[in-house]
Amino acid sequence: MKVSREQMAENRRRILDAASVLFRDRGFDAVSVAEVMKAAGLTHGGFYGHFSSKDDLVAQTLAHVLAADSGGNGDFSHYLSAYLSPRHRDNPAAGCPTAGLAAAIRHQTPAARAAMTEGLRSQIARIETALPEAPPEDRRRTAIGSWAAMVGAVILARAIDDPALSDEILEQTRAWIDAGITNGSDV
Amino acid sequence: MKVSREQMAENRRRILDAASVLFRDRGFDAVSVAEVMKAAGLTHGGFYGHFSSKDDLVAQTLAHVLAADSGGNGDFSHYLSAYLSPRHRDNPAAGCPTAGLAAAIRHQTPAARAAMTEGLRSQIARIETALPEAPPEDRRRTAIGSWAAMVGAVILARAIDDPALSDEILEQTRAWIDAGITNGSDV
DNA sequence: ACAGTTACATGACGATCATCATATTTAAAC
DNA sequence: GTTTAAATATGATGATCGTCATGTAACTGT
Repeated sequence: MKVSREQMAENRRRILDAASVLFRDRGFDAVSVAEVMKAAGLTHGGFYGHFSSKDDLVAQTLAHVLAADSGGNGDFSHYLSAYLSPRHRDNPAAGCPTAGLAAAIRHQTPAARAAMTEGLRSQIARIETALPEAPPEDRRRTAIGSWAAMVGAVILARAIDDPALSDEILEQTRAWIDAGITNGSDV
Repeated sequence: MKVSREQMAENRRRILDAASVLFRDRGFDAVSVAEVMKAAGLTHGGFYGHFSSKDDLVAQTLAHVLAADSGGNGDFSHYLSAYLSPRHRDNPAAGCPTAGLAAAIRHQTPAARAAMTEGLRSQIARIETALPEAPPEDRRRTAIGSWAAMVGAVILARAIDDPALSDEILEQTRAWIDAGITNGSDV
């Protein structure tokens, strides 16, 4: 059954949205093409009308979800607290795609790596503009260092089974980043 | 063909070593049991004499490799530079298991998470002792924040396809951490 | 309205892989 | 030295999954 052009475009969007949630929640490998299609309200048959392969879906999903990622628009301290919160740690499916997927991109196609590269570049730029006043060089260093720590802390907090230690990773990293920001920029 | 008790123990060690390299290099899912056995110089048949399942191998490999992880023994600045070097980024198979595997542990069994928890706890302790003199509270915060940034930076640097940006992630994160350390500890 | 095209559904295929069954060889125990 | 038990090899099994082949329905352009 053929569908209208707009219906098809919406189906495509639905597939990408479903994939972005499922991939963040369970990883690229653990999610099957059929499962993504089912979550999008379709069957697996139509998949190859939209994407040339599962790898293609992975790359396009990354581009899709990284473009939608907001990042540090507005107040950085607020973003930092939300990012390093138990709530974010406990909701990977709705959380930051970088924290959820960056480590897996090493094992994906060049197209996926390219999407990640672009996503990282714009995320750094967003954080730079959200940071307090400082010389541009210091701003960039702070943006990169803070972002690495944020991503690393969420990954570590999600990897362990001790809730107290996990909470501590988040909170201490938040305090550490905060100190590095309010702290001007000596050395 | 039965082998001697010591031979069997060495085989087991070989399996764990092979698995630790292969898993770091290509991830848990992309490496088959048969491949690990072959890399250890055996065939797939004997596997279940050593481990009850692939999940069991994953958990035991993690415990094995995280226990061997050295961390910040000695000079922290030196460790930091080596960790955030292009050489480390480009050699995941021989590199830090946390950077290579932490993000995948979310999708593994409770035993694997427990091994990671213990590994993280001791790594934080190692970094704390390697850090310059400071009040214990500040030391811990610095150890956790620095470790999160180190792990995050290597993961990000490995995920992108632009060598210049990748190098910059490593170097700026190194400088950022270094500043946070030499920098006493205000807020 | 009609013809042609196309998006999606159903179903199948081939490959991969974890796991298990059985055979073989040999270290250990007596 | 003989027996027993165990470690590994070979081979099989069943499930999962990416991908493709074919059918069908209905949107689109004339």
